[in-house]
Amino acid sequence: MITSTEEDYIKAIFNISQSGKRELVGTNQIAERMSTTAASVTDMLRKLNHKELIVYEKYKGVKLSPMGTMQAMSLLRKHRLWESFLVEKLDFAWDEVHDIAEQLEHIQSNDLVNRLDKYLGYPKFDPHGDPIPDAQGTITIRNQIVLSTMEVGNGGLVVGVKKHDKDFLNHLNQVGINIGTELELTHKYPYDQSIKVKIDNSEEALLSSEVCENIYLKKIR
Amino acid sequence: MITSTEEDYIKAIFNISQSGKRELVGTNQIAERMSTTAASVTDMLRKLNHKELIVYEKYKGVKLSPMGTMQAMSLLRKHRLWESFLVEKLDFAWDEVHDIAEQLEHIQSNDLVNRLDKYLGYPKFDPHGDPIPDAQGTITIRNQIVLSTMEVGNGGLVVGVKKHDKDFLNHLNQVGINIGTELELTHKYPYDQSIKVKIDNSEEALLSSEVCENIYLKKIR
DNA sequence: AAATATTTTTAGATTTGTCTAAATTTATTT
DNA sequence: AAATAAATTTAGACAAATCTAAAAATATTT
Repeated sequence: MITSTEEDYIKAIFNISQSGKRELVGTNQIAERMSTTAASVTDMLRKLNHKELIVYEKYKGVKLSPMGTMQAMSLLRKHRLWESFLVEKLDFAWDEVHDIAEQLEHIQSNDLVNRLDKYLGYPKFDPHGDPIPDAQGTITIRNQIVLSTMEVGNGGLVVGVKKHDKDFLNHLNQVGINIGTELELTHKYPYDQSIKVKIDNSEEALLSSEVCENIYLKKIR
Repeated sequence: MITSTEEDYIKAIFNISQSGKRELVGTNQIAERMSTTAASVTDMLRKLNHKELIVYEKYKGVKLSPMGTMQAMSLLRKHRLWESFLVEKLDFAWDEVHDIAEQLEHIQSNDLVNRLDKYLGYPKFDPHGDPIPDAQGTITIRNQIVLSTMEVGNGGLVVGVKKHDKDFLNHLNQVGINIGTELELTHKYPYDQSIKVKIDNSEEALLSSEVCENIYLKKIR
């Protein structure tokens, strides 16, 4: 059996691994993400290593084992299906669901997850545009580009966001950007990498580079 | 904050209190229900007493404080709403949902519970016929009698069951009894208190006293 | 009412996950 | 390459929840 705390560590390692460039994840990185101390992380790494969920060498760093990766996929699947449920069925906003899904993902029952999946119509992406692993752990890859790398004159549909915190999502709500919103890049300001976009073919808005680096688009022109 | 384990104890005390006759609940009773030792229970009772969730006197027994009762109601509400969700929306059978609801009831979010309630259409009873407390903790009382106390010639609709374990519910499935089933008492065998019933005005079945004592009916004749 | 049985509590240990402070190893400067 | 800085691990302690075995309180028999 894997405890709820162990699951949290597995997820943290997976997430850091995804976002970072290096293969191995450091103790301090995990400590920071989990809001705990490096000493606690070391203790847990020894435990996870013993359970063969990670590959761990003292002082070198850590990565998920195949079994650990499977666990991470299962958690991701549960988290994203629950987020979809909360938004689609219970009318939560996309910036309100993270903390609740964080709890729901620890519920143990494969039957439950698979029935939820069916009930939602086997969605491929969650409310933030992140791919949902299927029952086999397979993820659908989407052709997407980061808004900050797009050329002036081109446009696309918002399909996802890189950051998930309330403040960022709330800001997008205020500007009028959501999953499915159409954006056309009308201007680039080289000075601070901010850009001007036309939203859904009507109003224009100025977006900081901070914002542009965290929006995924599917190009349409 | 109240921990998930504390919640389990609160629920156990509430349930024993409901089913039993005495006002005060004993340490051993709790230990048995929670599948733990009396020593562990004593430790926890001291803790719950300190948090003023129970009224506790050494060696005398224990009962819920007003705050503890509120907590129990909140847990009951969550448990029964989740059971309703699992059966109504995810097509689980009524004998499969208990263990999953046991986990789901610990999810912390009032907003979630209330939205779930709304999504389900503010149900008053769960799939086992148990009343669901509303957001204020109020319970709808239903006019029901236990099958074993009914007179020959009378009939009614099954509105609930006293026991919730898989084996009992499974047996009812096999006999063809469910919530909403119509039963007419055609015979009583004084020897062992078993009875004969006509199910939905067609086949007859013989029910043991064990079974009759755990079925609630709404009388229709 | 004394003896016995039952229930409940205490004492002391264990496990899980955490912490601080100190020691060790690895990385970076100079 | 030696010195300094940063990252990581160890040592030892703590809180929560549990356990077994023994002691104390209450209930029941005789």
